[in-house]
Amino acid sequence: MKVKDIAEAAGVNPDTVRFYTRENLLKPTRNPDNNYQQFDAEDLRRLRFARKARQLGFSLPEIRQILDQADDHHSPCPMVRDVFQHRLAEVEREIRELQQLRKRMTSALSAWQDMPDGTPDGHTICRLIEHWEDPAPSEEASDRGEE
Amino acid sequence: MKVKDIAEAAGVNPDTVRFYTRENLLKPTRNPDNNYQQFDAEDLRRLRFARKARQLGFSLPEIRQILDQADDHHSPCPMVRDVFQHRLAEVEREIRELQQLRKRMTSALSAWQDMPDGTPDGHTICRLIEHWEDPAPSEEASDRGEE
DNA sequence: TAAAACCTGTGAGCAACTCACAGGTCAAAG
DNA sequence: CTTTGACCTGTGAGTTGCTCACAGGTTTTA
Repeated sequence: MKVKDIAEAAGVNPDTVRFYTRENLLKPTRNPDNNYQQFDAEDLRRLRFARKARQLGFSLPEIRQILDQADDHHSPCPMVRDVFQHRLAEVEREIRELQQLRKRMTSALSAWQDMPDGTPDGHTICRLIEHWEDPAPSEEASDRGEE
Repeated sequence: MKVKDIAEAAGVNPDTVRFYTRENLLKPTRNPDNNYQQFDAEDLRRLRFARKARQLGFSLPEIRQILDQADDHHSPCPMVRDVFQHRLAEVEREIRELQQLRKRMTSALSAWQDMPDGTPDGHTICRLIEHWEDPAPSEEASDRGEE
């Protein structure tokens, strides 16, 4: 299989295949005649695996680590379980934050229903946004030193 | 006010102030003696406005557009309302996607409870992730040409 | 008066691709 | 048999919104 073939088989952009190869997630052999990269079924498995892992929120370094461990015949699964748990917690945090944001947005929208547009007068840039109230910073975030 | 002063007043990193200045969101005057940037209350308003708008999901180009329109004494509010509506819809889409992701993650987790780790054997990289089922691609996304 | 803390502009780094470019290779059509 | 078009190669840059690093100038503090 050449780049385009494996890319189509996995449903990704050929440039993504090249990128993953550069990043050592895929290790194709070379055709000595023309220096083309040759991918086999194992590479396709790795590529599909990488894409699934990406969907789950694993980073490329994490995926490379899993793949490398698998190459060394170490089971990466305990690590996967661990990262996965963290990832799930983070997804839930993201959901909570977005829900808060949505709440603030909808209440701002309804408040804006009654406000005139108003031309900027040197004091007010846009009342719609200046009317916005800062959310109270969340404790989890500041606990972990985030901004 | 110098960079550090306005940064502290707005609760941002001084480098963010410099960055926004480079991006023409802030237009401080210069002290001719030492070439230092001088920010006034109006700049602080703009900076705070920009930060609020960022929290609402506006991009820097959008914010610059609003600010420039305000400079020209055009009311940016109708545009703000418009972008805001789009932004709200997008936030809601993100929430739906994350909720689907969480659902898939939790069901995968419970399925994994019963699975042994298993050492990679050349056919299986990590059963935990290979067991993962691809979600059906959402129609909205493919409708709009997203990936 | 010297060190510490600030200022300046510029350039690079982050994540995960995506695209562009210039040149080499190959399959089918004329 | 040659041309054309589609593919391949590696590399470098662009995306977003900062953040950090660097080298050198200025101001404040001890």
